[in-house]
Amino acid sequence: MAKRVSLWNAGCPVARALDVIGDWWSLLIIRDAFDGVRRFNEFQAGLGIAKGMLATRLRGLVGKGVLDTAPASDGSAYREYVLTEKGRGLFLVIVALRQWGEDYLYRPGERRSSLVEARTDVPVGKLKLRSAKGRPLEWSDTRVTRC
Amino acid sequence: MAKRVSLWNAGCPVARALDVIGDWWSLLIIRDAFDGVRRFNEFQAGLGIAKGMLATRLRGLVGKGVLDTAPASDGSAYREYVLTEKGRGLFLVIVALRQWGEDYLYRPGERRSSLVEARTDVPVGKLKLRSAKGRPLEWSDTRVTRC
DNA sequence: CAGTATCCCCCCTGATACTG
DNA sequence: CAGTATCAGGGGGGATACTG
Repeated sequence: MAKRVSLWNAGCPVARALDVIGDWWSLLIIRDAFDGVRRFNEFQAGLGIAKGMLATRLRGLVGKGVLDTAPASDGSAYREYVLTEKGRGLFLVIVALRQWGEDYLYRPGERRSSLVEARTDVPVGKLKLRSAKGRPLEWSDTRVTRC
Repeated sequence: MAKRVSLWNAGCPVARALDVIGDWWSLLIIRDAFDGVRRFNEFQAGLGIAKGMLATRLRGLVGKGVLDTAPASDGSAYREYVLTEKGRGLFLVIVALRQWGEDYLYRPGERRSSLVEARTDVPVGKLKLRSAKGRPLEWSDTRVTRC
């Protein structure tokens, strides 16, 4: 979001990514978009966000190329908000957040949604970092180059 | 961060994760921690964050079990902030953000840091979602179960 | 339904000064 | 160096009313 201080010019892709979707609501809106939400009121009801804030956030995400507007699929006069390819690129960010939440933020037995293969309803596997050649990598096997 | 409205009780691990690290500064602090930053002033100088905010954020992250304090490794009287196992679990979130930033937020030729294998300096591979059996999965192959 | 327009409060955030 | 304290501002964010 346009904060007072923008990290856009940093040479760090993490900072630049957070500059775009690092505010409180954006990732939740995007999560809902991945779950099939398309209409203003659906977002509003699902998130409990104020309408004004939602309008601002949707406008911002469209402006940043994460969402796009499309004519309503049901023929009504209103537009819908759909993920662009850039927006769909955030899928793994959402998945990573989800898997971290599942691993560290729930106690056994607590009800929660889960990400499954659509055809079989089998939970998806855990994300894993690998080398360019496919060997599993831990954090300690990596470093960040100075830019 | 503790906002007015907490999503903690949602049955969605994504929402619960964002409730913990979804504010502007936390992920940047955590990114720096992954890059080896441990001291108050290092964080402060590197992030350009106000000291008061930094103190609040560090306290919050320690309280949430993402960071822990440890005696200074150089023998000085001050403590250091280090990632807990829970905090280290956020590695893939940072990596996912980084890879998205690299893919969609930089033009060819722009300087940026990059994540490489420490031993060889070869860039790591791209994260990929796979089924429980290891088959590559796209977003469209998945769905989120109602909780 | 899909927003826009206002009002208002509080907290984030920055700046500065102070302490061990 | 590693914070705490205090002050001041600006905008994030909620609530409500209004419009096409």
